Amino acid sequence: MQFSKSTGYALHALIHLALSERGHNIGIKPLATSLGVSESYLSKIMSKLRQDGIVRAVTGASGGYELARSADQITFLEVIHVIEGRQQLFECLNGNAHLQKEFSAIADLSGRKECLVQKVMNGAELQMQQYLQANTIQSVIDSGSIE
Amino acid sequence: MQFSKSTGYALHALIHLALSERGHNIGIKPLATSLGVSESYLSKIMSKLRQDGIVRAVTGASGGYELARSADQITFLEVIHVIEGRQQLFECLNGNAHLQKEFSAIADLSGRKECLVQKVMNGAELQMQQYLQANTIQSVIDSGSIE
DNA sequence: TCTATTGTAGATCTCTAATATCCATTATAG
DNA sequence: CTATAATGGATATTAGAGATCTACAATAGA
Ligand code: SF4
Ligand code: SF4
Repeated sequence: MQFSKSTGYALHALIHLALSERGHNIGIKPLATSLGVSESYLSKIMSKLRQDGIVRAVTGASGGYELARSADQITFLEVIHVIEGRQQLFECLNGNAHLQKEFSAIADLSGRKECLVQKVMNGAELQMQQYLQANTIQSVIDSGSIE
Repeated sequence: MQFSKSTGYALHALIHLALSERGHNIGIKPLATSLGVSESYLSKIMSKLRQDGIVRAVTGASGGYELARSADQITFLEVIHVIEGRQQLFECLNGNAHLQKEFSAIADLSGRKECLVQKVMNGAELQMQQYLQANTIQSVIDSGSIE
């Protein structure tokens, strides 16, 4: 289990945009060159970020990308969600439909909708998400502001 | 990004073993049937758990698996590490060898070995790991003891 | 208006890791 | 001995990530 390379590229591209002057578009070419990735591939990633309202894109001559909001309004969690999707890290094996009596005590206890295995795994994910939500693109620019 | 199905099977198999009487081996057949997975596949997973000292295996007639330690000594984190491997969730894009001046402020500041992007991503992973370390197979059996 | 520039979207290809199965071998209880 | 059961290696299958190409749409500036 690892974060995809796309997530890494997205985060780095956003930092790049955040470090440039405001109101100044950066094209896919310098961005791709700087990150060491192809323009075609990075443009897919940037499109996703645009569709989710994280960056603005301007087509045509002297176009390019810029942040759609200030860097401190873009959390790591949101970027990761856009690129990786929003499914849970842990997927229940049988959709909570337990037939085995051994597991019924764990899964169905007092009609809970989340079994104890899921409670642990989802709890762990939540811990990570809270941290990722507390840190923004601005956090890595102001070296002091990492939570 | 998701936990592999193997990790789910491993956790569920361990809970199964923990719920059975002590000193009583459980074979791969009932285990696989109960989890709804093939014997061949599950046996690979069990072998990994054995190599890491989480379960004991007995070959031959009336053999099978049992926990190698008490259930409260088997953390979620350890099981996940055995099955998923121990690489970090976030992999640095260029092995910290930065040429682009825009990133040098973030990556190389005061000769740190971990850049600020990595600091956030690894920090997030650590949050999750601490939670997974605090919860054991016993936690899901004693419904009250989830951290 | 014309043209060069630049992002968009769809199709498609490759590559890797996860998933899954099969079989020959080893070990052990009875 | 023999039936049983785990092991390790080889191998097949699949899904998703990674990557590229091309036709198209939009825009700035000549
Ligand atoms: S024990 Fe929980 S996570 Fe596992 S299959 Fe049942 S409901 Fe799903
Ligand atoms: S900014 Fe940090 S994570 Fe990104 S490539 Fe540089 S050293 Fe690696």
